[in-house]
Amino acid sequence: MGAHFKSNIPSGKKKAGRPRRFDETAALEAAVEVFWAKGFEGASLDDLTRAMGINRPSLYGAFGDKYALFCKAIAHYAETIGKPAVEEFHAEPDIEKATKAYFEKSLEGQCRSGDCAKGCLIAGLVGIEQGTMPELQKTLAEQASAIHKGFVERFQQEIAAGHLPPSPDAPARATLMADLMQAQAYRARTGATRRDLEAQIPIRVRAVLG
Amino acid sequence: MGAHFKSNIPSGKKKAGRPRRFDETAALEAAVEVFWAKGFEGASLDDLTRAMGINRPSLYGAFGDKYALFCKAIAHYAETIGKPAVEEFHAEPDIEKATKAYFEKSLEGQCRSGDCAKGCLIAGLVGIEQGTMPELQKTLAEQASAIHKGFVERFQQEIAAGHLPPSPDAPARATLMADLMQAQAYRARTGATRRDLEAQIPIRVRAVLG
DNA sequence: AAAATTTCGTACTAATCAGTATATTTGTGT
DNA sequence: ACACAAATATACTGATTAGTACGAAATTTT
Repeated sequence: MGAHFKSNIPSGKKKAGRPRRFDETAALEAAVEVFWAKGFEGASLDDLTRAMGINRPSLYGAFGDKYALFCKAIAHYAETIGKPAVEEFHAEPDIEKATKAYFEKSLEGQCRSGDCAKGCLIAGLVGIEQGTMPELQKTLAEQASAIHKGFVERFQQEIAAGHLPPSPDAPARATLMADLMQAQAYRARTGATRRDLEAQIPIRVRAVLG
Repeated sequence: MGAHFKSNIPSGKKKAGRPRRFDETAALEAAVEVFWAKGFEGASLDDLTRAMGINRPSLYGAFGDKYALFCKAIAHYAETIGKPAVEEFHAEPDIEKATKAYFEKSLEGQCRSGDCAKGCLIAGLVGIEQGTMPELQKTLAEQASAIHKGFVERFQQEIAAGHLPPSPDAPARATLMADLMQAQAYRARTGATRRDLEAQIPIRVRAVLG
């Protein structure tokens, strides 16, 4: 998993040839930054190749066309930025700490160097390009659904164990948590500082657990 | 206010000439739909002129360039779709009914014909084009701030009157309400049906008032 | 009715877009 | 050392982009 690229370890160790002179992961992360800042349509191939430090044919050879690169960038973002927050939530036994950790870890991913908040790549982009790339949208919807399901199960356990009141019920809490994370990303994107958003975390935690 | 167009009632009733053969408001609303569906960069002038039923020079004569049209479309959207929800909130004396009405009226604006939810134009777009149009972003931030301030004042009154517990405090409630409206718009954009979102309104109301 | 003035319709322009053809470089396998 | 294969760099392609020039059409004012 993770090595579903085009010309990366195709099937057994095959032929020789000139070795690649750039790191695929580093290039992909550079592409993430560009898409994050400019969106799909707003990111030109000149922008991308410049940021990735490679030229056009190398990009096409390694990643396919612009849309394929975008999909891989989204997947890489979800794996490296989005997933850790969800994992942290599930790893923490205490539900209050887990919820707090979820927002904190998400915020970490929503901020870059220092105070500069940038929001969530997926939350910021998907709404826009919707309709023009239905498969990607479907994939992301499935991922969101799986994450939501995990949240529901966790809250069900906590309610059953008596750690949380039965109302709001588990699906309602899961929805609230996802919604407030999305809202945090939105605020990060639209100018809120990291300090602002950290201060709001207790409010969000209380809304989910109260 | 509202008549800050370019060639619309410039200054007194001036000269003669061939009359305009399209309705400016109708054309602007058609432009809103296109931007709503495709975003700023994704909406080409061909898309726009086709939907608006006018040709290029008429568009430029009436609205200015693409960016000016976009700004006017955003302003028109805020006035006709966004504002009514806020007004309904402030008009309803009972805070529970007011909060519920805010989400309901917002949802109404986030849905179009029948079940087809489309989200919020502003929430969906601004994050993306950010940086490329700083003035528009600033204007919208100011508007959001003014709305937030109105929410805070209302919640302060309700807390002072003993209709709500003092914690969470008024700013926290205002932030929660705005965030959950934004989240509702996001869900509307990413596939949730109107029925789904209506069912979630009590959860949101409780999160704000609880 | 004629002049003045504004809009409208067609067609154009220069720039930019994603994607590719071609040729050169750089390595591996024998 | 030689042949082969993959990646590189440059430069190109056709399509699409936002914006405009120009002449014809449609009104009001004189």
